[in-house]
Amino acid sequence: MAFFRAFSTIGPPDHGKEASLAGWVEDVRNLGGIAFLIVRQRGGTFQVTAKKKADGALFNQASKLVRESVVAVRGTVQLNPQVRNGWELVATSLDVLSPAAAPLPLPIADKVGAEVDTRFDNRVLDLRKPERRAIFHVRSVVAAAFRSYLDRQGFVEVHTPKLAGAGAEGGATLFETNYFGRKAFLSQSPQLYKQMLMSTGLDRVYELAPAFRAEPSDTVRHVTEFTSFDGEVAWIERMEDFFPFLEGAVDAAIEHVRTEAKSDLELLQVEPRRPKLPLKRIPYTEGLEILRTHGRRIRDGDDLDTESEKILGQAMAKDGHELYFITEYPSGIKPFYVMPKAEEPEYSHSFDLEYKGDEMASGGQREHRYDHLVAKIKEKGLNPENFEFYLKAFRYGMPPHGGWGFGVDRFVQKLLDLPNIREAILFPHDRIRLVP
RNA sequence: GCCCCGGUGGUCUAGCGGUCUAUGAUCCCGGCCUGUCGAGCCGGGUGCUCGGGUUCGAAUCCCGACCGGGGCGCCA
Repeated sequence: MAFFRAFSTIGPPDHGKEASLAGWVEDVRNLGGIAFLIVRQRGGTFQVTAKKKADGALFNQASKLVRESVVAVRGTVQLNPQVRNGWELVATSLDVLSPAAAPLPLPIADKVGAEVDTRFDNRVLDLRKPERRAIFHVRSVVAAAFRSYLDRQGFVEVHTPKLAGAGAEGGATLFETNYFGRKAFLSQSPQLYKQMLMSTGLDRVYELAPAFRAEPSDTVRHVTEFTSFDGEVAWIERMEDFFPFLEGAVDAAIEHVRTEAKSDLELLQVEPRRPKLPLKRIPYTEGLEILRTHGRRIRDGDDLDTESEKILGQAMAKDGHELYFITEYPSGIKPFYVMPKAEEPEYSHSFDLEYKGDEMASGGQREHRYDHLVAKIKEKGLNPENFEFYLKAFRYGMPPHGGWGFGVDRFVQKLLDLPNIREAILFPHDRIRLVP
């Protein structure tokens, strides 16, 4: 015997036979002469029945169980059309493998709810609810789909350092840590490393990894620690060359979720729609026009504020576009590594990928010309000396390249219409929450 | 960081100056019940975030701290 059996493997050959099953006691119903245990496993629940007449001691033991205790039950599998699964386990012995303390800090099978904060304080109990775990089945399918899609396109999955001596954009949004007496930072993005790889011959890479931002943001779509799906592609002639990889990966994720996570989607009562490829692309200046017709005036050169982003999202949704690119942002609001447009350098070869009015990804073609890059670093008020390790990659032959950074947690949030990004993260960390 | 709102048994709530030795549900404990599956019925249990203040009297009003929720900024 290697594992306790999953209740879902119980079938006709087991009927009338002995079986040993384990799980969490979700509910105890003592009817006086007969008691029922509802025992939960990963895939659902099954019923254990104990009769006083048959075994008084066992009946008492079963009736006194504390909910959520882990038990192993040996008994006879008995067909019974009255029971939900069509069978029940008529107990002959019962072992408490791990008792639960009472009362529970969080209701699980109760009729009352719990506040988000209480839930995250007791996240493991919260995750015992199937609809919570369903989110993470979906998330797993999403990650697997990203990988398999890009693997087929000749991408290499890479793992870049998460502990760094300098930040990606040199900003103040880095978490500082002590590195044997020296200053070090938690990576806020694999940006510089993945670009450096473009000069090596690893010309199509992606990474699924944590990123850390010390921004004191307090919204339903920000956390301090999130999972970033980054891609970088070399030998492009224009930014749009790598769009198919990103939109293809996103489409693949939605398609895989629709086919491989059907029961989870049912539990969560959502039906994500597949987009039509290629995705709609709206240049920034056109976006401003659309916003103007909706009575919102954004000064050319300014970033879109949250309200505008939402309005634009609604306008696009009306035309059937849940997912779309906003392209050619002003150079001024983009980081130093962005490639300006040759004919009008005040705009750039950059984009944001929007999903249901929220930003999922941003990226673009990168500046691969050494002199231009150094000039841009200075222009942004940064010191090129701090980027020497990065600039080195551009000094000895760097192919034209571009890529994206994509928020996995945010994507799962929007995909499943979750009210808060924290719902898409097992143990979310934000400005105030660091435990668990 | 700024703006709004809020903190009542383990959990979720009602109450918003005296009628509160605080409501209801859930939960927990005890009892009854042999087919429950939101089990039912009876009895019991646990609470006003903290510190100041106003008042004859504060869960209730005011101030502060701490904690939380929503929005904005920023971004994935």
